[in-house]
Amino acid sequence: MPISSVEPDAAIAELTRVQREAASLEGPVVVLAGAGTGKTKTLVAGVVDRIERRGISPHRILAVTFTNKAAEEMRERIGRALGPGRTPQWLGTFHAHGRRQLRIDPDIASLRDGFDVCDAEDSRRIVRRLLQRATDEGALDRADGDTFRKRVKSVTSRIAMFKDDLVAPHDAQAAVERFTGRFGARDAEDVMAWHMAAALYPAYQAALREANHADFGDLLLWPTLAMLRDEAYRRDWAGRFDAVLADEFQDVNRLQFLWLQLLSRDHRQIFAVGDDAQSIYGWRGANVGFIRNFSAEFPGARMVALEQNFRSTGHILNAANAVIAQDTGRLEKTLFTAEGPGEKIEVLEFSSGQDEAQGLAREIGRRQLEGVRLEDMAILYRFNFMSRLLEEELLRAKIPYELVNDTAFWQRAVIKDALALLRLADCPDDTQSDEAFRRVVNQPARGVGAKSLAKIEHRAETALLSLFAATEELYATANSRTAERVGAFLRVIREEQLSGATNLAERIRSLLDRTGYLEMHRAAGEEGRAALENLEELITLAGDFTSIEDLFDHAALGSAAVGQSSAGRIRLMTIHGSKGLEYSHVFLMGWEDTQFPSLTNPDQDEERRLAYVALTRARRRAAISWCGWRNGRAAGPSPFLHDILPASLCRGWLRAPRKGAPVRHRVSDEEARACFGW
DNA sequence: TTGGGAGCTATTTTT
DNA sequence: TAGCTCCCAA
Repeated sequence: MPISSVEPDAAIAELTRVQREAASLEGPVVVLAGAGTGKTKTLVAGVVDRIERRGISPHRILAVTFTNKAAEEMRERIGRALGPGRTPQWLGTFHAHGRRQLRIDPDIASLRDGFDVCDAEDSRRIVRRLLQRATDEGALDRADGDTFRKRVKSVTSRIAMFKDDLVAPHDAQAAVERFTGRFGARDAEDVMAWHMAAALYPAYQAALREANHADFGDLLLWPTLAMLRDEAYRRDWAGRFDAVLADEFQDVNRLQFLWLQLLSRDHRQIFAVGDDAQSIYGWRGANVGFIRNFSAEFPGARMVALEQNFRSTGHILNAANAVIAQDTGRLEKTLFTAEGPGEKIEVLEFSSGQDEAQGLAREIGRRQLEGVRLEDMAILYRFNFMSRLLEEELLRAKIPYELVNDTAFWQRAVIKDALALLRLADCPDDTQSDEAFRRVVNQPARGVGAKSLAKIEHRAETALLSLFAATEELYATANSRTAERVGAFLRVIREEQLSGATNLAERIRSLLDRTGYLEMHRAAGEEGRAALENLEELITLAGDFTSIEDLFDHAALGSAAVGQSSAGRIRLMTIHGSKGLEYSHVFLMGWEDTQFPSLTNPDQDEERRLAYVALTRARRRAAISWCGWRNGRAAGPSPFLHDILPASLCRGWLRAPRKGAPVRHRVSDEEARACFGW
């Protein structure tokens, strides 16, 4: 038994009665935690309670989150409460846990040790190749570029949806009807797309297996299928944990839910925390039903609602409530705050996206002068591309910012190319490096185009060789300029493979240098500069990793561990990325009827929940901006603004005049109404 | 057959 | 902005 600390820890002492009670309940528990009601604190308290009071070993606790950020925060807060040595070892994202389970038992997914996790782009590349082949063989009608690209996207995402719904490759054909029914096939094209995805799924999976790659869906699909099929296996895994805790439960999909259920079936110690009003991942298979019907799945479950908001002032909370009130079918809960009403919400109207960016930069500068620190401010947007203009303006205004989107770094083409070189040099004779080979053989151009690659692939297939090895054979005797350049490339890779260098940073630098990859970007002048900077950063980051596997896992799944301190910077992020975070001052940009709600989302209630999430990030002040002109198209204010417009909530509607003018003027109520056509 | 340049266009959201 | 496709010269 651990020695309990004499003093109750601060993290526990500050709990409300309801929070404390929730944390200490036995058996299945679902905590319905409204925004800002201390969800993470309660979750942390739950972990602490299990370790301190119930004496469960930190090794035997499974704690799951959706994002690395959330996992990192939990780890930190538990560390603060219990001391760093006692944080649960199994604390991480669903994907990280799945990866870990697969690393232990790769054979359940027909994988070998050291498999690579491939990201969405890698998956698309595989699907593209399969579709190409199917088209060439006449199995599919030839499509123009646009249609083809759409096909690739739609097939890739549908295969992912199959996986998130626990459909194995060969069961997909039989499952199609369920999908066209459930998601309401829009038209014949949509039905076709499902059939196409189902038909390609087995080949896609075979390609992954051949390449020793696992995609995101695999990470949880195969462990779950294995546990379903083999009770002894399930018991083995379930027996490793005495308690299971899950964050953001409103966003679990069927696969994630089942995985959790299989692991907690024996002891029934599952503690789920979430808020159905903040379910924003429906497009990824999230199903609010799992939290709404928790007690149906876990009979005897206790439900606790946290309703006291500790984050926001009254006006902000009321505005959020006004937006969410029209979401049909959510679980009723009434948030209240002991805080005063605070400042009203500001609505800022701009003429164009450019003006909006400038105006926000100015406003941020103004608040800095008022003494607000940059790290206490954040700008949230619906789509990533909205950050672009903003970044330019912030740079110009010399306002330091941080894009909270660092997965994008690992998805850059240059970074993936560099990692491909590393993968190739690590195991050139293994088909695992084939995808990497395809990426970099002709980078820089060495005269290996589509036709040559087809020849190489044919050779590799018939001789059962890796693409690299097949190329060595084919080009060994050839005598041309192309053969010369390819030969030099092959030699560099071989030499690097055998060099035995262990320092990843040096290996990457050497590969980039010797293959001419760096030179290619240097020669590109100004355009190559960003690439070179990215590569330098990669080399620096790579120094922190001890194995290729770790580096690759990080590249695919991310982790908040490697990151710069962000003091003195304003944060820029998507609304999705802001979930679980809070800032004193929040700017919500791009609230136009053409952008937000996003018209392409079939679930408009989900857009509403996004608005709710966005508003509830703010502690003291929230400003909403929109502009009458974006991306060369006229726009009006978002209908969500209409919901919170009443003067009791908004401080007024400020219209920024044309560029550069010093004063803003207040829009009269009549003008504001006219915007909505009242 | 390949490489490079021109031109086009479409972008959710995360792991 | 980048990631395509298309087209023409080598």
